[in-house]
Amino acid sequence: MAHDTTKRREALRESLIGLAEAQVRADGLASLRARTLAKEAGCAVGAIYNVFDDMTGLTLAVNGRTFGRLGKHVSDAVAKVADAPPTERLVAMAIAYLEFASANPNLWRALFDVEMSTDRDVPEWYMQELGRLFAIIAQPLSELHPDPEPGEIDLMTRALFSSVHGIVLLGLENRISAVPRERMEGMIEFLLKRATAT
Amino acid sequence: MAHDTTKRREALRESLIGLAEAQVRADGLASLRARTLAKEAGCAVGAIYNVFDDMTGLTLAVNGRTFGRLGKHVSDAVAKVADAPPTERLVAMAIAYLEFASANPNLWRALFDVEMSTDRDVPEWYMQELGRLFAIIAQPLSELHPDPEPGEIDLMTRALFSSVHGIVLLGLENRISAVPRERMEGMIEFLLKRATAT
DNA sequence: TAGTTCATTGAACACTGTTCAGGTAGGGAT
DNA sequence: ATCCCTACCTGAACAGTGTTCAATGAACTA
Repeated sequence: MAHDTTKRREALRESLIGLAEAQVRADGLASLRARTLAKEAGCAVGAIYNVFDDMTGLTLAVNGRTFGRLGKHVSDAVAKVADAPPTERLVAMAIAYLEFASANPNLWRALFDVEMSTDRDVPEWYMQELGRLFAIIAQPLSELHPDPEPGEIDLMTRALFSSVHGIVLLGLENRISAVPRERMEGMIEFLLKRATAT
Repeated sequence: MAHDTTKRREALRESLIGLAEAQVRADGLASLRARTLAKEAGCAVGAIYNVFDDMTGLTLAVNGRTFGRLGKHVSDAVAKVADAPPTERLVAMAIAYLEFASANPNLWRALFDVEMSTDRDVPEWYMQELGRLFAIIAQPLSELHPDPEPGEIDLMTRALFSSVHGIVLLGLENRISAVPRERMEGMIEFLLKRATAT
């Protein structure tokens, strides 16, 4: 029956995503193997391709989950200080971003390491999720600048997100120069307070 | 003769680096193939391994050249405005960094995409070159803060470099959201002026 | 029960980076 | 001139990878 097949496939799909996620979390995106995954899931290698276009498709599915959790983590953090001044809310968000990346380094890196260079389009949920994240950041900025020039808020949003991302990225890259956690928080606070000072 | 062999190897080494660099520049690090490279160099695949430990070693050699050119580009840029105020010099450096990354996206990305996770140590020249870059950045910052607390200059240096790096990284990542060049310069100027305002 | 449809399988394919037994070339001794 | 010996270079072979598709088998229909 068609419906039964659909359900079984959906179950396999979820199973594969979960197993792949565990693998990426433990040993990084580069350690993901089609054969190993199939063995763990108790299916044939070919079955993966009945459910995903290719391994990149599977990786995108894992990233979808990660992105969701990241968004929730940041949202929750800012919700806890909803009544604080805008700058403090920005700092809370950035620290939450650092926390998530630090707690899930391999999953977080996979968000950016997946290769989408070839024909494949960026998934729609990717842009949506990113838009949601940017909207959260833009809110405090709008409060700080009630009468912005056109595009100013968007520019600041991107600039601040990119900056915090850069600090987290190079900070966690221990091969270049391991930076202690509290110093990273210090950098982020310093930067955001300066950048948003009136 | 031993000397002759050494010279031939050195020539092959240089040739391989040059060819690999051209390949990375044109199509990115991921497009580098041992067999293709050997064919282009007119040698056997095994010959590559007489000269480099492995393909990562070759990539590191390419990155060494790139890093050198990047450093020179940034140094030259700041030298041209040596008499300008510290903040302007910082902006000039950051814009130069953006220029280089924008003009050599694939070579620039290769600097960070090479996988060094496994045993291999970070080459000594890597840390040296990075230290040199940081020193150039630290100079204007020291002028802005004549009496810094211990480690303050270092913290700011890392924070500002990481921030600019993040802006350039995500800005050039057109798959996420292509940002026009002049807006990226705007972001960098905005950020550095705010961060270094007295 | 026989026939038809269609999802699943896993061996085979094309492609990696890397190795190492063997052929080759060149200098020195007899 | 001949032989040897050393050291270098070669490229077929190896151990992997992601991906495909003819063949299997199960399930549903008449």
